[in-house]
Amino acid sequence: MDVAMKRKPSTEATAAWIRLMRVQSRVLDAVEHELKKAGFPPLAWYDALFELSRAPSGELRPVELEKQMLLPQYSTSRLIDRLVDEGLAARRECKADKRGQFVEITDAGRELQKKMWQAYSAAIEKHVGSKLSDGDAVKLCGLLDRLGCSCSEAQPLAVRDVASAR
Amino acid sequence: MDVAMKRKPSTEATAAWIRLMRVQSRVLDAVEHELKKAGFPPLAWYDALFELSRAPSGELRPVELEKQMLLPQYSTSRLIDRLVDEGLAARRECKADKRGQFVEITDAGRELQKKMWQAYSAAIEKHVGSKLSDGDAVKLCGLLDRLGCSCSEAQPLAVRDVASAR
DNA sequence: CGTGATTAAATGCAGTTGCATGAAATAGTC
DNA sequence: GACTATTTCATGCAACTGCATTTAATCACG
Repeated sequence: MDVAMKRKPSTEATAAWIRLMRVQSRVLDAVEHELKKAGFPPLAWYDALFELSRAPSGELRPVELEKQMLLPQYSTSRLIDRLVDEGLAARRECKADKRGQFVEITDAGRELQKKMWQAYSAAIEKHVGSKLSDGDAVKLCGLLDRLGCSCSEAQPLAVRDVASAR
Repeated sequence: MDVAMKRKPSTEATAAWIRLMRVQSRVLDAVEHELKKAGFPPLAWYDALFELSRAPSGELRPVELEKQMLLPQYSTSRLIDRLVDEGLAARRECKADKRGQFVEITDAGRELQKKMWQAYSAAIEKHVGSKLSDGDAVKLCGLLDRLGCSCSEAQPLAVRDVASAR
């Protein structure tokens, strides 16, 4: 390991880092707050329900969910617990691999997902859409994507996801 | 409230939202992980120490720290607890307003802040700087700033902060 | 096949967060 | 000046997170 690897970032890069952290935090807080105000569960629940709902036959292995959502394993496991407790998903045995299981979204789960999207999409429009032209949104996507894959990659899908199911 | 307020976001805006959430999460995870690997406390500690260190005479009211850091009040209160426990900061009485107090950074605190910046800046360079030209970093800042002030504003300082004290 | 490494998922525990509330000082108002 | 509202900070409690470990099943391969 070369000592020179530890180069200092430029002022511009540092400024971008700070913006990324602060703006994300504010926008996320704002959106989460609106969802909560409307009586909905946290965004993570939506994300999970969304991933399940668009999966073939509405079910996914926990491992897959985990990868889609960038969550640690234990975190996914407990999120599923909660969804199951609330009747939004069900655990199903996996015959092919008995260590594993399938998580299947229920009708109630699908319904909640759709309802949440009403409030969620309105919040996105309010806190992102209304502040940026479509062209600028595309530029922003492009710049962010370049930062994306410092670690693992995952979902190269997200773009068209948006276009379709939501 | 017009019902039409609940307009749907464009595909582009939604894509930007998703990127913002995912990329920030990954980059933050990566940077936090490097700091932890190097045996340092969480980033929030750095931020607090940094804010304190650049404040006049190295002290700040908890309320001010709270605003700078976009943290809830109780969270700041407990963060200060921990800094004090570790001898990185000290609580001092505020004679002008006896409800309040001052939090003052200690020498150990200043030292840790500087040491952390070594690792922190290297991580920023690795996960942000090296992926973006300075020009692109500036563009990214500009786009993010437009999303910034959906709620409260706060630190219009951050830009020059970066240039100076760090 | 048998043995060791790997993968899927759950869980105990300690530490942290969020929420609501409390306690203490100050500000505003009549 | 007494009364209420507000501001500043702390804290009890329940929920949540991270970490390390456990359990169970599959895989790799000699």
